[in-house]
Amino acid sequence: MDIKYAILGFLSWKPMSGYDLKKVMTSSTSCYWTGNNNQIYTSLIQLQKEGLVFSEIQNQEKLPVRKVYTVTEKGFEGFRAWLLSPPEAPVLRNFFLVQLAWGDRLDASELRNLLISYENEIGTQLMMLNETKKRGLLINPARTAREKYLWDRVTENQIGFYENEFRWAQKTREELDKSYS
Amino acid sequence: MDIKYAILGFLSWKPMSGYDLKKVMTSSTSCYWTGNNNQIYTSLIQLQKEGLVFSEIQNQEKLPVRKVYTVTEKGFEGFRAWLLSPPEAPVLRNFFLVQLAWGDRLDASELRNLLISYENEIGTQLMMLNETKKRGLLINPARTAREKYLWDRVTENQIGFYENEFRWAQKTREELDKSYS
DNA sequence: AAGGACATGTAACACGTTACATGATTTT
DNA sequence: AAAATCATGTAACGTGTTACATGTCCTT
Repeated sequence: MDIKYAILGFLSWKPMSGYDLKKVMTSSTSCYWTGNNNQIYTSLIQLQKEGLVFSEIQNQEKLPVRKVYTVTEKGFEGFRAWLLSPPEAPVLRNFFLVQLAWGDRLDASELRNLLISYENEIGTQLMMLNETKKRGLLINPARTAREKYLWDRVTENQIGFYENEFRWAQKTREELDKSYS
Repeated sequence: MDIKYAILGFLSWKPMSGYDLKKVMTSSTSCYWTGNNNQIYTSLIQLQKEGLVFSEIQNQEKLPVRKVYTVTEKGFEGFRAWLLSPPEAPVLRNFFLVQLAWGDRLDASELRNLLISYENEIGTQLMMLNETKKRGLLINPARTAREKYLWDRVTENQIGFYENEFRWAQKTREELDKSYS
């Protein structure tokens, strides 16, 4: 469960409840998970079992009880060790490429429409990402200039990916128009 | 199970056994799945249940029995319908970005090493992709010039992705060197 | 009156991976 | 003698998603 490290990251910023984590994860560009309850709450319980976090129960008047989690010394050490561990290669899954690979069964206009649909889909993703980016600015820790820079770079990575994808799709469509229609 | 369409694609090229599919899938750039037995054999059984493929048993002397699957008329129709269906957005999961987002806990040289590790990892992926590309050329259907073009475009998409990623990592490292060390 | 925010958790399901199981033939 | 190729299948496990379950308070 890699999401545990994402959780540790946010908790190392400041103590939070599962509910807080959910909100923060869904509105952050530096986190892939949809922030579903199942993963968050079970991961928190497991992190506590492993002694990487501890929880305090906060009673509130007129609102439900909150379980606020804080990273332990051991948790900080484990998180730092993970930070230093060799990064994995990114996982890219583009089902559209499977469609395109067999696209020779389509005629020129069908293929063209498929590419336009893809361009639109990428455009939508870009817009959504920009939305998340806006909301994400509020939760960017930005404790130092360097930390702010790193978070910006993360967002730029994602925007760059979609822009790259868009250019590729456009070029593909144009070349198909020119040479195969 | 989206892998069913990838399987239908290959079978629509030519009839194959599960074993053939496995080989072809692992050595093709236009297919993401690792080609593990569980998915392939169970998908084939399900495709047959749905009437999209049928199988013939081929007895061979001195070699195990082969179950060769062929796409039915219904299978071709279903596949074409899927080809025309609106493409999904690509799914990108880069755990390294989670590491980088919290990288302000590291000092300049640790962060630098992390980025170099990532660049190396991307370099390795690029090399592996080029290997797959070489082997993949043999299984490219390339029944028409356009089909060959489409398969090349699929491979180029992936190479482009890694190159884009590499440039981003390099730029990040250089800017960190310049401004935050 | 309805819907959303606050808050924690569980159940069911989908997908993907590795590893296991079997067994003959061929190559190193 | 060991390992790879051919060939089909199953089991166990990890991870991620949606949906369900419960209940109060506040806003529209």
